[in-house]
Amino acid sequence: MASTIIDVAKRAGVSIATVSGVLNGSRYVSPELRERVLAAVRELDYTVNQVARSLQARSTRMIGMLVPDISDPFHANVVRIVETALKTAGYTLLLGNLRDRPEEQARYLHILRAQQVDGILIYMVPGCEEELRKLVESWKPVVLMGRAPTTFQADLVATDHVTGTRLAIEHLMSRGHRRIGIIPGPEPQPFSRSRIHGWRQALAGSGLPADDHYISYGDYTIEGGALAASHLLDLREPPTAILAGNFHEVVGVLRVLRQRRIKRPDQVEVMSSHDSEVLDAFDPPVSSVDQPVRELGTNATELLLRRIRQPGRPPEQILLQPRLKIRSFPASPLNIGAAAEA
Amino acid sequence: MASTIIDVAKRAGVSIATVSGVLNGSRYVSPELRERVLAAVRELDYTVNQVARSLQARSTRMIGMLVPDISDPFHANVVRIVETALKTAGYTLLLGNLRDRPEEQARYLHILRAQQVDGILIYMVPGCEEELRKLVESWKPVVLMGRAPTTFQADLVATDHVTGTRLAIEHLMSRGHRRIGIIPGPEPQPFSRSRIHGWRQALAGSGLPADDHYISYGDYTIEGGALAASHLLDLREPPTAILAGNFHEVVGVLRVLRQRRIKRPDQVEVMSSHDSEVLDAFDPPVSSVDQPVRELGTNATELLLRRIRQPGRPPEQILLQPRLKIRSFPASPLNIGAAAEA
DNA sequence: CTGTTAGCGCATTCAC
DNA sequence: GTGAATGCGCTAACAG
Repeated sequence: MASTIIDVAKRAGVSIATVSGVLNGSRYVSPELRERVLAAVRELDYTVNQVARSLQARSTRMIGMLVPDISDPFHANVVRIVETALKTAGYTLLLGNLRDRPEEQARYLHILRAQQVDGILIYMVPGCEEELRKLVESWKPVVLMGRAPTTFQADLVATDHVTGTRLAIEHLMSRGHRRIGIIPGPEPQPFSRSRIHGWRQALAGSGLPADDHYISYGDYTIEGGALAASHLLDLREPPTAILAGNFHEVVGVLRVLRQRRIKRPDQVEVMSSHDSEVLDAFDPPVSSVDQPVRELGTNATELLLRRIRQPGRPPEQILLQPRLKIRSFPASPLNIGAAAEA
Repeated sequence: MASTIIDVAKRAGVSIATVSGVLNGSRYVSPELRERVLAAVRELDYTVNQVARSLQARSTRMIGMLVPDISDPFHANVVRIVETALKTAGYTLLLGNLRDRPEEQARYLHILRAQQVDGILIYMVPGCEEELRKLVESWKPVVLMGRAPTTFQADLVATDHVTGTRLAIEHLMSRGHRRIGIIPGPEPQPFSRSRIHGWRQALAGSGLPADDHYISYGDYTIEGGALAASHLLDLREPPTAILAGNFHEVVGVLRVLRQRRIKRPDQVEVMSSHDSEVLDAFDPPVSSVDQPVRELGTNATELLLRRIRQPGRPPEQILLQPRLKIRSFPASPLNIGAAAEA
């Protein structure tokens, strides 16, 4: 059994109030007593019981964070940033992996509530806003990341996916592509709509038709990306370029291209909606929409801490702008084929 | 303020003992009262306060997990597996990212102890075993992953890195390489020694000299991998093959090769100590030592749950065998150069 | 300056 | 079958 504050008090021959005072610096204690307390702490290898402290303080100093998929490097990086920012503020992170499942999201929100976390950062999975709305409306500090809810208002930090996608498609067009496929995300999701919207905008800007056949939904997994790519490639007039929804989907798309012995990037060029340093090392070159991961993480954390301090303030939405990361092609211009098609 | 069990009791016109009984199924309650309680719970949107429950139960149903780097896909995957396995057993995961820093490890172990987690899974960072040893010796359920401690005994699930490395080097030799560089991990670490040992074993088996110049330490980051590779390539007789310590280091090595316009894999072949599905999609082909991630995660979880149930049982060590994942080269045998060197 | 006491929300003895 | 009372370990208000 771990020793308690009472054990320390007994051993030091003082009251528990004195021990507590020393430990928290919340009360003046004479140097002599203070030393005796610290000695007892050391001898007993005492550590404060945060559970008891949390109960009495009505605050756990813990923040819950929910992400769709921790093995997606994009999410992993956001978590890493947030975790560091939170540490500075004296909070501990309780992480939940939603595995892209709405049920998991409901389950975790329930757990976080029961655990009495002081705040929640969530990269929403579409399909189950109800639980979350209840939480927000009951004054629980919640900051949404990436995806906006449709049924209520809340603090939000997101990337402008319309612009990001538009820029990507425009870039592909500037490289001569005219048939451009897109894997926006799962079907019924407003988030996917933004990307489709950006895709349409770009095409319209060049007077190209926006053929819905070139939209193939994915689920952010390698398999999903592969499947979506297969659909696109099976079209009568397959696209010469594909914009994948995240890094996993890029892997899936490239795998299919390899299996079909389609030359990359000559015959089909691939772009990614998430950047990764991996793309700097391997072939083929894959340009990307570079999400401002660091800003996402730090802004979300700051927003949350601010809301914890002032629960009444009006909700704030921060929209961050992504930038293209263009990866140039090998010295020998293999891309003549695509360019000639323009 | 969230409602408490007292609010529910008042509203249902019963005692708190009855409410508790209904909520936990720990006591017979007449159907009529039971229904009244459940109705009150619903109306108040009541959720049990886990903090209070944990205090009284002396158990939080939380497991702490510490990993060196959450953005390393290998660790991210282990976390994902563990998190799923733990959920089945009714535990929640408290995650800590050590960022490869011993100080962070000490800090987190302290936090986990204070938070009264029921158990700890840790992928140790070298350099600070003291804190951990104290925990293990004070009967706290701890399972170590990946890396074995030197100063004490504990439950452990690890991969056989000696064998893994030996197999990798042997594979490279079978492909004709005679000068094989290795990036084992940070310098003073026993973990790195295993890999160096495997490297030596393989070379000795073929009667090749083991020149220490071909050992270049890394720190598991992209930058570290790039730096280590630069050192190797600056040698008078640079290696024709390099085994990197994890996926990040592979990225760093390949980046350097690209910068130096060294042909991959013709002039220098790269292997990885961690597999990744990414390697199936990109060029150049990179064979790897495939760590049994799933087994690592599930075994560690089972070991921990068993220790929680029987704190007194003798420590158990599970050593898992990695397997090679060979990636074949493009149809046109570009690798003649390397093979000819044999 | 320091000790005593109440209560955070809950589960769990006891009595009835 | 159900209710009242105790204590988990801690902090903070109140005495002295």
